[in-house]
Amino acid sequence: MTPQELTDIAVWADALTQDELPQAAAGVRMKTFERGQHVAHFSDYLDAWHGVIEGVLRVGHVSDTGQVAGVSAILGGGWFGEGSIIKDEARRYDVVAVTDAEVAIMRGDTFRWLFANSVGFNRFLVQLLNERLGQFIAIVGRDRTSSAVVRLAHTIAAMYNPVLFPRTPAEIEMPQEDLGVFAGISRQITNKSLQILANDGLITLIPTGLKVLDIEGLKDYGG
DNA sequence: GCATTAACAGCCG
DNA sequence: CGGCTGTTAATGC
Repeated sequence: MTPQELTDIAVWADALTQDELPQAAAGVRMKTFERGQHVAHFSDYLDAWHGVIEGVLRVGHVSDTGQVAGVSAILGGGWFGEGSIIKDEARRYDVVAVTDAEVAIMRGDTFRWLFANSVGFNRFLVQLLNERLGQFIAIVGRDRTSSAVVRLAHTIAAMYNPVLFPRTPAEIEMPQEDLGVFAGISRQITNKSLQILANDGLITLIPTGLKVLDIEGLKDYGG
């Protein structure tokens, strides 16, 4: 793709020099996935770095009983998969499109070239990893004690982390069942909790999704 | 009480 | 029909 196209879809493109930008852009292409399609399978050897341009992906792994565990969402502007490239190993998770999604794919050698040469790119990676770590620590801290509504509110708020997902739209298209998986609660309680949050004026419900009205309110919900 | 699963009817493409 | 939504009943921690 062209440097301009890359700048339009990736915030980290701004951190590259004039020399680096065309190199990066040349190694990135777009691909669309339909709801339910796998972007990456567990144990796949995928030599690529992925960015979500539109839609929602779910990363996690599936147990033998079909239960999904250890999941997190990736949405607008979120990039992932650098661990497998840097460590040169197979994927440790399944990545599935929860909604129809548009995904940018960077070739592994392009990633490694930026990793070896671009100061700005590495700064972005450090910031990305740091933010992701903070998000997981926050989950561990609140998971045991909090109620379903609070968990759901924080789960939704986390989808608007400006570093991890700088382009998440106000309206998120996502079935309540998948939202429940991200929050770690059942579909029925997800439905009830969504109605409570809507009653509080933090969100409104739309067909197959929700519209966020008050991100700060969700973040601070329940304490 | 609160959450989970199972099962239901209603809605919509 | 098939997927999503909203609700209720039965059960468990």
